[in-house]
Amino acid sequence: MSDEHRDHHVYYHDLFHDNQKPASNIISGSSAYNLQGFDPSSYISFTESLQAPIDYNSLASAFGLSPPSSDVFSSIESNPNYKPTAVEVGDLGGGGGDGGGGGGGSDIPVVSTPNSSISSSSTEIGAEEDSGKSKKDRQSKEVEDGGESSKKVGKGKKKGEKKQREPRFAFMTKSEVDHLEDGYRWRKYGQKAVKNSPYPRSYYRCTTQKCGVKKRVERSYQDPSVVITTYEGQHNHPVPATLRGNAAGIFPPSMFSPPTGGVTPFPHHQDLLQMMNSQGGSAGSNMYSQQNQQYHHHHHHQLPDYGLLQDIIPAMFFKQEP
DNA sequence: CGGATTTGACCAGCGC
DNA sequence: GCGCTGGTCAAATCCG
Repeated sequence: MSDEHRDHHVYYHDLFHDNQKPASNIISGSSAYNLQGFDPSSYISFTESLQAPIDYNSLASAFGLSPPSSDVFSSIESNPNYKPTAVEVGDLGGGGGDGGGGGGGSDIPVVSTPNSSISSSSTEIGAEEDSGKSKKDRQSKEVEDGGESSKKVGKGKKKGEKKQREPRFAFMTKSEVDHLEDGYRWRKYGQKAVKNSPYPRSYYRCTTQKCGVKKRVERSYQDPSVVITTYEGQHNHPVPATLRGNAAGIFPPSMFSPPTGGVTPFPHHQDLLQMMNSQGGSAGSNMYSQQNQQYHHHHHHQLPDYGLLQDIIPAMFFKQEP
């Protein structure tokens, strides 16, 4: 196991350097352990992450989070673009009244903790994304062999066309349900076991045609109560009305504006970004090491909510500008 | 019966 | 160059 652990660390490290994408934030911290499958290098910057779906403001206030480092949240809350009314944690499910019992638990997302207090810590794991080197060509092969072997994953044929990865946005949430309701319709298209974790990672795709947004969900093996959700891409359509007002407001259409622009509509991004930088302005590498040590020494065992936040927030934005 | 989920196979990139 | 890993496909299955 130690082997693997090490591997992961190294892996990340390499990616950072390998990607040599000087700009942008890098994720790290305890979350890194959970995000091993994600390419830190492909996360979008915090700036962009603000376009993200979840309303931090609501989450933070609704959950009554006020950790020492709540500055972050405060700032976000002050963002006029976020309407407090938009999303209430309750809307996510907990308040909905499903109480969780529910049943199936598969379709209805309920964000609530067994302790009756909904504590959800959301944080962005920002970073940038590819470009440095187009690596993901993904499948561009053909499939037409006379039915030999079993199945082939070949599909469309594209020549030399590289499929560049779209910006990603990840966040962690304390929740019993893996798949949080966000207002959109998703179809699960895969599930893989996560190394070093007893919890699998699920892959979803937006069912709306033409919308190539993807999402993956996995539970932290460190804190089973924490769910890591990663969105990739941006919706180009409004949230389906099928979902009762429930989550409709979570993902305001404006948040997922067309990729055309490429510019973020939020004026406060800079401020936030700066704040982040100053807070977690420590060196990346150091931060990383620190995390490791901390990890090994403390062995982990449930981290308190606040502790988690504290740990992650500064750690995640330890970016370094050239 | 239709659509979503499950699940094993396949593929591309990266590490060693 | 081989092997591992993450990510995706798609046939089979499940469920409303």
